[in-house]
Amino acid sequence: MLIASWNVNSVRARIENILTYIKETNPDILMLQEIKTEEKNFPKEAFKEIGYNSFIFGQKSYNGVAFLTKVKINNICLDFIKDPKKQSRIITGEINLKVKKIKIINIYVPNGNPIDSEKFDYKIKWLEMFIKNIKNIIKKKESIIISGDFNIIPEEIDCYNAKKFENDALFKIEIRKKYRELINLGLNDVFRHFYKNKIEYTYWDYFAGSWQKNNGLRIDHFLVTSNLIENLKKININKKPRSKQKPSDHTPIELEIN
DNA sequence: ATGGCTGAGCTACTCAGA
Repeated sequence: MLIASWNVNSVRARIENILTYIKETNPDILMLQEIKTEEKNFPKEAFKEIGYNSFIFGQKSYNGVAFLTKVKINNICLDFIKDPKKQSRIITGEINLKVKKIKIINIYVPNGNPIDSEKFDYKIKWLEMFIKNIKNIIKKKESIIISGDFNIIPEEIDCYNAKKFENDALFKIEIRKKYRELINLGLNDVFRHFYKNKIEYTYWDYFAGSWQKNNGLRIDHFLVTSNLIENLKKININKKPRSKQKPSDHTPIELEIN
């Protein structure tokens, strides 16, 4: 099974790029972040035509997450955490992989900049609520796949210039500690599981040739519980969509799991 | 060292992104 995750920076502005990507890659499930639209304006029909059902947690202008899927997803849930700001940042469901039932969680973590603002406090709070709920379901020995735009640079090697990001909400030590907390609950960063020291990025900003200079960040991740390690086949950061015309600033990350 | 770009909503400009 191929599961992909992509922050598309508007599903409507990106529709052609997304359709091309799906046709080329043929994922079973594509998790989208930053769809920037309400469900009523989500291009469901375009995805239906190429064989995908949509499950959407939308919001006008900002945020918004969705699953596009060829396989059955059960128990879709839009309130995994109780967001004090009521922003659309998380959608969950359940899939069956052979004999295993797996909870799939698609997240768009708040950006949190600037760090001396209420936005940073919201990011911390959001992560705390998220971790608390993950902790509870891990206790029950469930199998979990979490993916999406974490807005967290885990380590120095995940950033083209760590010094520059010291006081940025993506790399601030308090935020990286939250990521460590998740890992310490028994979750595994799949990219690092396969590639211990590899430098690869999932995001390049739109400014001043960042893409051409490879000034990137690794902020989109797949985390899985340890009971799924034996099922992992492959992880790939697919840079092709970032190289196209009118790209998202993020590129998809793809997990193959059997 | 800073500002560079993009999208939504709306139609002038702000907010948000990271």
